[in-house]
Amino acid sequence: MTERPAKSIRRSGAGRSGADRAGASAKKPPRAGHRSAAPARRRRPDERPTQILDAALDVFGEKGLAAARLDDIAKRAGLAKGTIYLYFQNKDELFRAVIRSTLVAELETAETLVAIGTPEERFDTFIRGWWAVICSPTFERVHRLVTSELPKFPDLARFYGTEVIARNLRLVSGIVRDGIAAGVYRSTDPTATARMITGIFVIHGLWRSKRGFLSHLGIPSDDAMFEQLSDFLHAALRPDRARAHHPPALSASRSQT
Amino acid sequence: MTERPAKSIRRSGAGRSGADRAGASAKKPPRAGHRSAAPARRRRPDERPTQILDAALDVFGEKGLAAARLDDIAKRAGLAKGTIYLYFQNKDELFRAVIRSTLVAELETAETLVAIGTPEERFDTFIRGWWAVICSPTFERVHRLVTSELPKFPDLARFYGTEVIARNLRLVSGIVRDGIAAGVYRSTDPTATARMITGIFVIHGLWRSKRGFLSHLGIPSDDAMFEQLSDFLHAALRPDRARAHHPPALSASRSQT
DNA sequence: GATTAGTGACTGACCGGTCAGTAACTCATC
DNA sequence: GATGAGTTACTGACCGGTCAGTCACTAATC
Repeated sequence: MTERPAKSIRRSGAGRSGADRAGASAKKPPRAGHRSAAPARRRRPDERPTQILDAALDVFGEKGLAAARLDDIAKRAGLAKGTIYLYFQNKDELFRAVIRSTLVAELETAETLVAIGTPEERFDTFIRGWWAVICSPTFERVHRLVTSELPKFPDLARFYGTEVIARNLRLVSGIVRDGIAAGVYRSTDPTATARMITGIFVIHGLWRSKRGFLSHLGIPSDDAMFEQLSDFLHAALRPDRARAHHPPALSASRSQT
Repeated sequence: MTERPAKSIRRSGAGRSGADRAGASAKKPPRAGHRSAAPARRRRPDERPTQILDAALDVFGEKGLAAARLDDIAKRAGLAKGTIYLYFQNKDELFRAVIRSTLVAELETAETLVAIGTPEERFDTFIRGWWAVICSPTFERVHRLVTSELPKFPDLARFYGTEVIARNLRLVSGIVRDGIAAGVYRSTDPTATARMITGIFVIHGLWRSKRGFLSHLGIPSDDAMFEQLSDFLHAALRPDRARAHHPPALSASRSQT
């Protein structure tokens, strides 16, 4: 009936309830001895943020944004709910911080991949490194979170798209372009090809999950899957005719794992 | 403090609140004239289920399961909340019904693909048909819903995995196997190859979204993307050397769009 | 003693689910 | 063709459990 105010989380909102209750001070009697037997609390203000972020990633990952309770996150971090609010403005901001911090970690991993060498070596190093990222326990959780909360956090989605997906696209298309120029890869649109390569990695990362759609079918081992992936991509990239400018050294790098 | 009872939806629960309040009858006075000026309600019991399912898909698709309010779904369907409960047991069941009904529709579309012809013709018909499914407006929404609610609805996830993903895997691997036997495709593990092909389609379906990760980068047209996809897959499948058992007719079917 | 870190009971908005009540329709009877 | 009793479809106020966010207070540290 009455207009509902701006919303926050929950179904999608809970209104900043007591935000304006200001003079509530005298309402309740001071509760006596509210802490019974806590195990000698330590004060570690600089450890708190990561502590909270770790716990939050766990709980968000398990339940999703809406179903995750701040009480649970606090408990998992070994803190009280109020403490979270000393370090993060609200649940939304905490969620953003979780995603950002995780992605930064991933980006740093990815950063180690900027290899030098022939296009084929770089490609090989790249797919190997990225496969490792994708097999990491956080990847699936974060990706699912970002995907499912996408409508509610367009800024995060943009961030993820730009900093993770698009960054990879750029990197891969560069390698492919060089490979084409060197004649070791067939001539294609490097951007489109990068989309194929990136996409195929991401989807297999999602399908890896022990709890995913395909968990009741056989899940191939990560190594076997990588072998197949690598083979498929090399086949898709190899030049149209066997005799290219340079001898195709693909089979060597392909079988080396 | 007190034990929390079994939960339903919401964050993840709301308890069947009034389930046992039984004798509440006399509590409130019968509200007078509770309907002010409704536009002559019509009774169409057989239209209700689809009406509700349509509205529910919209709202779930926009907000996700937890954030979708039954009041919103009811309003969008032009009904009162209570009416939903005449046709569906609760929010969970409504969600299940939405996913099932959508997937059934998708499966029927996919059904039309069981083509006959050479492996290459079948492959071509298949990817073209499936691309159409993937470009349909519901695909992304349903996929996102299933993905994000996966931990809460393992049965649905299984259903989706078996009936949509695995079904496709089987279909594709069959085609690939035949193609290998006929010598038009290079020799690979058909199952793994089917995973690659299926996966690459799914991921591009997800990346198509106007509101997705990549929406701020250029989104290629569906036709252009399909062209690239098709080219990439044909390249990955073509035999290792140009002269195979049969002449590779791939380029013909590839350029026909 | 002053300052800063941390706590958790409490508040209030929220929304799934219920059900007494009302409107629309049906059909037997006049 | 009208009356009204019976049936079914639908409504929406209400209930009660839930949890984000607050703040008066306590504990550690300076």
